[in-house]
Amino acid sequence: MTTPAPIATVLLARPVPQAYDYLAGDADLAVGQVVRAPFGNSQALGVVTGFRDRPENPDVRLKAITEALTTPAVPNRTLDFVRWLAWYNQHPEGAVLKMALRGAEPAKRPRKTPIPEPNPDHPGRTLNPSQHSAAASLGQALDDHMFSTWLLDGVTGSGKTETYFAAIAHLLRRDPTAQVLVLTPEIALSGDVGARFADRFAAEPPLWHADIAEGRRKQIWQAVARNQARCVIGARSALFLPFQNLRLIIVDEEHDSSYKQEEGLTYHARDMAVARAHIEQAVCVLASATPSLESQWNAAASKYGHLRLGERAGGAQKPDLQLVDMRATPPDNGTFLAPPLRQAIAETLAKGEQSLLFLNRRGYAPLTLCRTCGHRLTAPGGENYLVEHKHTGRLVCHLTGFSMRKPKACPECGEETLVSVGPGVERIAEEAQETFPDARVEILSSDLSDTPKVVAARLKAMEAGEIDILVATQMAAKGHNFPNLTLVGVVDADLGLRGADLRAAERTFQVVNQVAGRAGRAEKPGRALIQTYDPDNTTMQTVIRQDREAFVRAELNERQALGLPPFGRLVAVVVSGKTLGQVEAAAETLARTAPQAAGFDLYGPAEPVHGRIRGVWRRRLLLRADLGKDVQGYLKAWRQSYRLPRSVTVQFDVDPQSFF
DNA sequence: AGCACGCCGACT
DNA sequence: GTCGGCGTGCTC
Repeated sequence: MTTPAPIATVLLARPVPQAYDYLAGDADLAVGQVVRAPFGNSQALGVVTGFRDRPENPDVRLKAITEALTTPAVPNRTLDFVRWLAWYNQHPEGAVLKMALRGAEPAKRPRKTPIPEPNPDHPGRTLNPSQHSAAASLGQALDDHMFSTWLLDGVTGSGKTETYFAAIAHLLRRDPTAQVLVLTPEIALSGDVGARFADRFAAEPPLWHADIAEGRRKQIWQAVARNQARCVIGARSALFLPFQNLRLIIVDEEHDSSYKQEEGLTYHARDMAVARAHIEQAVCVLASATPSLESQWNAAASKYGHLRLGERAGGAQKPDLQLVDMRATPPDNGTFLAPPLRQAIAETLAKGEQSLLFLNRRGYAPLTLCRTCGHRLTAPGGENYLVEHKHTGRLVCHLTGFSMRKPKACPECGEETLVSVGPGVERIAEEAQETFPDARVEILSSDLSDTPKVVAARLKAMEAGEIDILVATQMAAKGHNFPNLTLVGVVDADLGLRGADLRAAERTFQVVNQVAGRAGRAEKPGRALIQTYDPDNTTMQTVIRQDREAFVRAELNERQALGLPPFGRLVAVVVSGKTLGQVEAAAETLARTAPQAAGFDLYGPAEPVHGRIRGVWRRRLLLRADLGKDVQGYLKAWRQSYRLPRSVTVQFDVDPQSFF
């Protein structure tokens, strides 16, 4: 292969808006070739995107490409995906390319052990009829070699993983070059799926996530690009890998909010997975026990195929769900567990069975205030409350990581009258231990002090029945199996319903539903008690009835009336900077310069919930668009119509998940 | 993103 | 008189 023209256009892995021309020199170049090139006074990694005979700009003296890396070229479709994602989410192409080139540099020393080949004929579990029929539909879709998206919808324990493993096995048998990507929400879970994969296919799959070792990262990247890795299991960043022949993408737990990258390079990995499948003409499977409203809507509208798996395996019964009316039966002063829940825990203990108390709040107390002067303890350079962690004796800012020793006296008035307000998991554990002194009480939360090892050990102890009462945050909602767990108490079901979050109802429904699904997964019937101050709330009622259809119907109706997703599109615009005046002025400029166009509405500027973090001020605007409008075109026009000082930054978050 | 250039405040 | 703040522009 020889270079077809003297000048190569190179897209650099830098957040610059355009590609640059370079002299190709003697290097053997092709489109997609990874190169190193001088840029300013440093060297940058990039990819050749094209060739030309004359430079685009005749006034600049071109530099020569430093070297072509001995790494496989980035496939065309991977580059198409990079460009598409950049356009859709309004990011510079180079910033997205940077993601795709993480691991592209050749390894210093090559690995001795290659990535093992999965064996599709290694015996798997026998599928039941509904699993079999779902797997057959996916097999047919894979054979068709066309883009399609499927919602694989089945309660916990219904065998979603086995079903998509069967589809993977089918593909691996059929096409000796086909590649598969399994996306999972987080490292902990990818480990779990990884172990099951290794079991099923008798080969340890490569795991890809944000903090794998450099050498391993390079090995996986090279292997994927050379089609020597047939299946990769990874977190959202695995979407950018240079697959040669990607035929199938599985998005496990597709409803999980961690698929949305909220900071910096924002994108929704679930939606980008569908887009990548489209570009690759591949099959995309979205798997969940509690699918997102968007996916349910797409399935109902026949944009996605809908595969439903039957009831839970093993014939375990659904838990008995009850609301605890906190107004009718309030807890004692200074406590948070109402009498009905206390009684249920006592009964469960008496039977030698396990209880899980769910509260999605880390630490001991979310707020510390002074009873004398009313001062609330906040992080420096911000106004968010410090969360008390009793076991370390510190006050912690969960947004910035700032922490300090809890003072004895109020820093404002000097009186020793600081009180802890509201519960976190530590406080609930304390109350449970005081109420049931003989019970073995443990906490499960994603605390900074809890290493993954500690968490894994605690999960194991729970599974082995060595814990009587587990107090847990959202972590417990993930797919763990506790055979002796028969009672779930949701300490504050209203937590997700407060505030201005439009997705609060959906999240509350899902979390309560999932946590309640933990109870009684074995042969023993389970029950769930849900504490609420608002028992008549529509969401609470649908949760109690476990009536997902009714919930979805009610929620979709509401969204349709407001033109919200999936009946409209949203873009959150966040302005941030070090001085409040500049940030407010910039937000006003943005609002003033937003193009007037039919089918677009702009709200704000508004002060977000966390208006100042680490000394940086923030303001928000929200753009709403009717379906079918050219949102990216609108944003492009908007961005060209204002000029802002570089002391403020503007971030566009297309399809935001949270609205504050 | 880096980095260089350029125009206004407190120092030897 | 200079050292240095960061606000702005450029990088093929």
